[in-house]
Amino acid sequence: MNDSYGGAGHAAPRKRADARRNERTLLDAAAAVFVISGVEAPVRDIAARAGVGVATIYRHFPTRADLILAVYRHQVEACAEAGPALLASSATPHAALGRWINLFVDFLVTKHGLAAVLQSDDAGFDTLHAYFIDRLVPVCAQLLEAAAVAGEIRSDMDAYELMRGVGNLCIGADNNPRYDARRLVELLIAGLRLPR
Amino acid sequence: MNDSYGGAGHAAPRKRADARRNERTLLDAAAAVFVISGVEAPVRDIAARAGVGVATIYRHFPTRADLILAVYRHQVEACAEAGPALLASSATPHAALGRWINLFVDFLVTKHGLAAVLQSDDAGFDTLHAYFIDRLVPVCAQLLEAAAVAGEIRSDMDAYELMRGVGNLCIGADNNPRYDARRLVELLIAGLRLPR
DNA sequence: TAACGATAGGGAACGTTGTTCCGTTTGGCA
DNA sequence: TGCCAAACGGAACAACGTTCCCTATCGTTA
Repeated sequence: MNDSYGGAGHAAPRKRADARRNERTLLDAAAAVFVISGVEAPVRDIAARAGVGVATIYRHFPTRADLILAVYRHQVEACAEAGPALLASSATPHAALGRWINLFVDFLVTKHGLAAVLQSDDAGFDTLHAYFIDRLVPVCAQLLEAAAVAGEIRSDMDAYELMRGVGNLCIGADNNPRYDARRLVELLIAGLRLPR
Repeated sequence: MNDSYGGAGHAAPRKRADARRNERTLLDAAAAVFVISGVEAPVRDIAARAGVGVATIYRHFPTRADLILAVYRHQVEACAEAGPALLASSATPHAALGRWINLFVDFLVTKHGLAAVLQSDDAGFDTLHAYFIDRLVPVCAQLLEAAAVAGEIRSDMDAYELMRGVGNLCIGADNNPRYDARRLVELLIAGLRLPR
């Protein structure tokens, strides 16, 4: 995408000062509104909070999904990078897998409604969906592979399928004392173990 | 609700002939549209298919969710009734639980988008949500209890939580060759087993 | 410093949803 | 046959994501 973060892209045209200011304002406003009302909050609310018109949002972020993506990109990135680190620092690959999945679950559960939007088959969320898949599935695959090679888990588990299942289990987990996604995800990971 | 099925309710006022005809027509049209476009199909599409105005739908079904419920009520009922039957006919309670969950998963997966709508926190779907919970959770609880008493599974699993988790895993499972909800649900149920 | 043109902004407007309103039609009964 | 409550159809409303178009502003250049 548009870097403007000092990246050595194709001579990034350098945006105007007010444009950059608004982009930052919008990201902050969106983050604040998402915390209060969830990621499904109306675009108008975010625009109002930022003190700009709705068109301004669309000039910076082609679609609602791109705004959501921009808000959470850093955290997704951090999660992706934590994978290899955990693999190196954990006692066993299976332990690393468990911890990494926990990281992912914690991330999803604390973002009201993000898990739901992530699995939505609405075409508007395709880019969001694709980013999560592209960034996290390979990491998960690496962890699964390591645990399988170590003989700790079955080797026929597809990383995409697992990520998708974990994401699904996180839907509706916020503010619901009767539903603990973490417990169910643990059960799922437990079901992966090979009988010793 | 409005019975009109010969129930001995509070002297059901007996609807007009065209009203009864339209109700049946609407149920058929809705079922057909749901198969083609999923349960999230616009109300207008259903009305058009039935050859009636949209208001006619709302006169028979207070909200979209009630229509969905009416279309699938028989199947949910059948699923609920299958619980005790399976418990009586299966070799072990755990086997009965597994088969019953499979029934539920098959039902959800074959109804495009029903699982998603079921977990939606949209207030409009509260009655639909409540019906599924009220009708199926007790059945699931009975199966869980029996399996726990038989020492086959851990005894700290809440039926609501399990149903919810299974429902979640079924989201987006239709038409996606990369995601097999049945496999993941099996993993989840496997994770429930007590080490022998 | 003043003026100009490309860049960016604001809010009304559009298309799509679920739901409601209201004037019209029609089934069942006297 | 004529009446009227019950039922109907479709326009109307509110909320959403997204787009359009006219105006305001930034940054440059004279």
